[in-house]
Amino acid sequence: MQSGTAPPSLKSLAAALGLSTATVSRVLSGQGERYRISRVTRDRILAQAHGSGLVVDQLARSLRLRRTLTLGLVIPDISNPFFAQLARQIERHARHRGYAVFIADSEEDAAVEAQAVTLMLSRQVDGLILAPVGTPGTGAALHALRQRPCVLVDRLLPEHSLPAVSSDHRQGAVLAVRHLVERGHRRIACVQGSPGTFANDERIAGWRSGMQAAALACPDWLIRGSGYSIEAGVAAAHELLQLPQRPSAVLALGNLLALGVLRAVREAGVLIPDELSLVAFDDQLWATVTSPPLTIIEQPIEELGRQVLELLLERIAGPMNDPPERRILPARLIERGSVRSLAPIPPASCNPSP
Amino acid sequence: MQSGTAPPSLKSLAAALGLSTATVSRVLSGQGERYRISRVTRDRILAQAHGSGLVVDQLARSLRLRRTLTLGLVIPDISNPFFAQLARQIERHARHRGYAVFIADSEEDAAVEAQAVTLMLSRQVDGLILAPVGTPGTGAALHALRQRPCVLVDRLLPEHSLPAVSSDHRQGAVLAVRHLVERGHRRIACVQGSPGTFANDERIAGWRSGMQAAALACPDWLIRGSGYSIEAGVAAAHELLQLPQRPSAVLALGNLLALGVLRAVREAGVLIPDELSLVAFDDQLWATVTSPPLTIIEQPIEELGRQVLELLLERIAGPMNDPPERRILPARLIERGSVRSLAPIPPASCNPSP
DNA sequence: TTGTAAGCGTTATCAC
DNA sequence: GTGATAACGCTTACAA
Repeated sequence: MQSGTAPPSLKSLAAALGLSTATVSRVLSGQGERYRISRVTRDRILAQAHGSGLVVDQLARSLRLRRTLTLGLVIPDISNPFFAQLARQIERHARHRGYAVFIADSEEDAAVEAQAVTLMLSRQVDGLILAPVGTPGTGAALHALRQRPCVLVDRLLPEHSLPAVSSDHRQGAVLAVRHLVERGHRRIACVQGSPGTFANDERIAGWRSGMQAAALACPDWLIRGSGYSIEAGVAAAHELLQLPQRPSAVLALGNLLALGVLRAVREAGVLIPDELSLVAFDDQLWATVTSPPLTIIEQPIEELGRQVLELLLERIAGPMNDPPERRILPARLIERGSVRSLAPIPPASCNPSP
Repeated sequence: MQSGTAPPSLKSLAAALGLSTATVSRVLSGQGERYRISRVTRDRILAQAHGSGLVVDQLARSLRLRRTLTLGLVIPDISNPFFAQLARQIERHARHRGYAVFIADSEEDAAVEAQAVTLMLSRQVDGLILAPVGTPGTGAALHALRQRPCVLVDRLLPEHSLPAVSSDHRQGAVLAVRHLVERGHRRIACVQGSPGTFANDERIAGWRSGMQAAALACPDWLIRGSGYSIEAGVAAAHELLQLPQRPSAVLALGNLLALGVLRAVREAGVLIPDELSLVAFDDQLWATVTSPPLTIIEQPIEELGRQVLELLLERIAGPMNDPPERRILPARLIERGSVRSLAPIPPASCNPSP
């Protein structure tokens, strides 16, 4: 047995220095002052620790402390740019606070989601951030979610009453509709994502509300699509283009759906914005280089990330019992080139006064 | 003291059943057969476990087993679609094999990267997947990387001789140049990412090799840009457009750079492909809806993810000493609409036979 | 100012 | 077939 190559550990370090593990632990965990460890031993320990490249085992530490400094993040699709950007913000803030973060992709599948949550819970994460699949009746994760602090993001779960952060999907849709109405559009269609899902339904509600505010009809046949994929967007757009009463504008409720609409429109030889106007949810880097550049509803992703982490850390620190807080952040419209003005400024000049 | 609400644990379950923790552990870890636990106790334990929703504490388990079933993934920018898609694949495969994965965004910063690696190492990950920042001389993570299995992806570190998986950046660039040359282009410029970085330099090397194969000059002034951001792409493209000897084609070495080129070209009122041809690295969902759709070099992201995980699990299972394996996967060119043919098919029809 | 020892929740070794 | 019990590497009363 070669004893020279013991894996660096607090214990081995103590042995090498002829000190007790207690003393070493106290210094390494920054409690040297509190325990009045002498300057010299403190320095000896620190020097040796750096020299040997010692990294204290957080596993053992966590077991003892009942706290892992670890968070879990479960999102429906990492490769969706919206969620990718969100994940980036969350991880960055978490790292700055000393937390490591587990990530999982639920693939928009409630079973996978439940499995991922369990996996993280078993690793004793201190808290969980969840952008739930959220198809109704998906309470599989329910039992688990009560055990540890958990904050929802983007999509709320009406049934669960958990704290949550999301952008104001409804107001965003209202903004879009108003923008279109002001430019003379009357028949405004929706290409939706997953019906039954919080964000989607809120956006639909916003569309309804915006239409009604303009005294416009909002029949169900103006709503098409199901699922947040490009293909779904293509299909929905094709349906809309073939309508006898073709809409003059389309509101796409997701960035992938917008891509689908663009693709369908190109296939059909329809021109944007000349023959069809388009407003889409979620700003993307590519939204300025499509032709035309897309007018979009932007969600404050950075702020969403910041606040959801803040809220989670609050829940971890404080009591979990207080009424679940919900933070709704405003969306805003960014005007680019995909909307045509049908009714130009009231043609006063063409209307000779009597 | 209320003893009724003990947190569900292997121990509490054993107590409730009047069994020893040993027995319960054996059953719960699937070793019931091996230890010849009787059918009845086995069933009793399983039933109780499911009933109480017990999730065994992987923390304690890992401490004992010296194995966490946890991996670490460090990438330079989660919101870059290439890395987002890669992360998705890796996480998915890891999950299927029972591994949880830590993610971190190194922000293209070697110090952040080192910090993230340490964070994960301290959590005793079984292995690490790293897309290193890779600016030369970035050996900060070095000491750590020898301690645990680690596989590089996308960018190799010549200095470190670690196992790695990446696409064939060089061959991809050769493909692009050949495609352009075949269509009559002679002055082909490069908009590069971070010089000194593996992927970037390989692509530049491929460009050189392709140019030389066609007996074309490849002066340094045809290479512009530094950094993988859109802004860098815009700046580089502007420089190229103002050149007295303006190139007829541009090779963008990253998807964000391609966006930058598109933006710059639009600002300058230059038409693609009529006045400038463009080939870009990395396929993206939006690459078909730009105008024109982009001709691109596609990396096999799914396969990269699959193989890097496979390689890592091999290293975890087997000995770490064998020579570090490197897998280089071929890239391919997808032709769309951003390249113009300068030399049309030999005009035989206009060339009346004698 | 430092050491001793119990314990975090699990698994493996040895008994019976 | 099952149960004691000693680790795993760390923290923290309690002693000294």
